[in-house]
Amino acid sequence: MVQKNSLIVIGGPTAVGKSALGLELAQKYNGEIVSADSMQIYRGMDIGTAKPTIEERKLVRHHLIDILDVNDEYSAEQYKEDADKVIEDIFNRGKLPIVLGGTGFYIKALLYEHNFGYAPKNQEIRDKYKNILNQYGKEYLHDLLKQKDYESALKIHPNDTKKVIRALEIYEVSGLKKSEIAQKEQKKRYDFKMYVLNCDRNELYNRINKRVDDMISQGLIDEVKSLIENGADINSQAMQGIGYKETVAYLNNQLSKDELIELIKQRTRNYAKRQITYFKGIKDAVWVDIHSAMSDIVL
RNA sequence: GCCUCGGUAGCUCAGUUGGUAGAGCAGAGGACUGAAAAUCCUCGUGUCGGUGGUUCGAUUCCGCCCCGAGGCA
Repeated sequence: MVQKNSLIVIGGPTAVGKSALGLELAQKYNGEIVSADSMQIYRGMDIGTAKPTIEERKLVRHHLIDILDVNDEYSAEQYKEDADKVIEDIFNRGKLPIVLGGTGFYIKALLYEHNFGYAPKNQEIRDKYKNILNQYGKEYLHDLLKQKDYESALKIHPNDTKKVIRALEIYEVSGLKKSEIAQKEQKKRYDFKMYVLNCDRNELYNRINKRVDDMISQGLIDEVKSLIENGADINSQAMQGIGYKETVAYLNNQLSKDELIELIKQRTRNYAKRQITYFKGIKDAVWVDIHSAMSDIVL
């Protein structure tokens, strides 16, 4: 039996069957779901994110779904803060919080100390370095980081300009080096039990392929159309989600429908693999096969 | 039936003025500390369609055959 104030955390690649399992667990153990999904958090993005249905959400209370407008920005840090509040509330009502989702970074940010706080995002600084990047190139940008934070520069590949810029931003915003403020030991912020759901790779890919076919027949294309009609910015964070940016390309006649479907399947498979790699890095997690999860997870 | 162009990695193709070959994609592995469904790194031997010939040596040149696309009858 888990202690009071202890969390259950469920991770795993897309389409492996996390949601269904979460529903079962929540009903069995008097729990509520705290979503850890960077896309289900947006309103209006339902089909493409395989969001739990209204019926499912009536059955079990879900949190951190539909809390943002498509054009809103969000971050791991904000997720941590929002999830903290929700979890406290669930504890106060005597229920079990089940953190469930595929966004490993959010889960990690919630579970372990990170010191994000020293350097909030600063768009001006990002733009400045983006301009430098465009004018002088990746190597130059990376050299800048070498001068300011040599340790971080060694760790970040020059091609990964997004991370190079973030490290530069941290230095400029806080005057501190990313390599110095980063927690070396992963200190837990909660008492928790974490499980990563997985299954045979071929089976996972078959599930993904089928899910994408289902999304198309459920009206993904219309969903994207209506998001755009309602003012969604194509360049927003949310619209970079898999299935969304590709559908935008399709609506601009850059892809045939068959190509669209294949591309979404492809990208989703690639993504699932990245998720698996990420979860492997969370050392406290216990890996469980989806077919035996309900009996393997005993609280 | 004749002519032309193809047949090279799972896919799309490049290449070898004859010394057994390489890109993209796929796939696999990895990184990730306020964008994370994002961003980035590493990994390429395959009867070079088959078969005979020329040659020290053929995937590369020549003959024949098979398959595909197109053209002419």
